Amino acid sequence: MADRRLYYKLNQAQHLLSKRVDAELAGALGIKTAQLGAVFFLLEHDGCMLKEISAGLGLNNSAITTLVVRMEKGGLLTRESCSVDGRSYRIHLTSKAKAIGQKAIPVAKELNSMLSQGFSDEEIDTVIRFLDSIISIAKGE
Amino acid sequence: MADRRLYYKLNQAQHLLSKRVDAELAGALGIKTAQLGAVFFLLEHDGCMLKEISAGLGLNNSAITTLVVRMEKGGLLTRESCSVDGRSYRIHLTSKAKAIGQKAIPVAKELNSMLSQGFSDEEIDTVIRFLDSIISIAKGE
DNA sequence: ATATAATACTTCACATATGTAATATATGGA
DNA sequence: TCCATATATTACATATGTGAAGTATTATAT
Repeated sequence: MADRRLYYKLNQAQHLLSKRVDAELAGALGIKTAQLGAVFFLLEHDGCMLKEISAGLGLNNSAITTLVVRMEKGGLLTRESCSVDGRSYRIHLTSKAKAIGQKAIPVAKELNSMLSQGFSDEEIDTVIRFLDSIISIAKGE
Repeated sequence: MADRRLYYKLNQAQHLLSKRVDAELAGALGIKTAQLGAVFFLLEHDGCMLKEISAGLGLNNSAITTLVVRMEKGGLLTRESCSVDGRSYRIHLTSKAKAIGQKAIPVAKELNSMLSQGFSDEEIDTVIRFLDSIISIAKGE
């Protein structure tokens, strides 16, 4: 059996692709993959806490803290202390961020169909199943 | 057609997997994916220049500069000024790094076969072809 | 021979992650 | 009420990457 080097190629593909996509997103939307991921998540979870973002994006808490700080500086979100739980904050997207999110939807769709070029629907299903399998393996069997 | 979100899942899979693999590699080998990638490259390109490592790993020169500095500090490589070209250095792995590289080969093999679990050879071929396609798209069509 | 361009690498400011430790707040008993 | 514990967030050191700008060094084209 040929050496498949799945791990290497997965890393390589992700790294090279997001380098390129980030450059385009920065031009088109002003933010890149990491912050756009948070915007997409927050579009569906307005008013959530930091730990919910961590769980949703698969990042650890300290990563989210710094991400939120950068996004707050960038005028993409606000946070207000939670009146119920003094430990928490409630995160809300600004209208600027919501506009970016709306603008990004077709961009993402186009990107995904570009990546599918040259593959049948069944093949893409296989790829998706593979990625899902990796995600669940990585999350701990 | 269902929303495939290839880009999102590729990022997610890579991120979560390498987070977990890095933790295991750090314990088993003392280095993580990034430096191990450089070790593997250097096992086959002893005495190469920094720019060759950049090209081989798909990173830019400044990333390689700092990576090489960290690896030199970690006793994994040495660099000597090139007698022919005063701008260049020749990079050599230390015996410590070579030993790590040898030890890593079966680890990588096992990792890759673990990732293939649940998929036929044909399906893995499709996945590999997909990743290769992304890599070449990202490298600029 | 010398001005100019290309190359190889470094440095800087920053974005993005990790893990650990510290701090703040809540909550459920004694 | 007060403490132990759990939970939430922050702070810090570090690893890893980017792009832009800078510094030598080498190559090239008058």
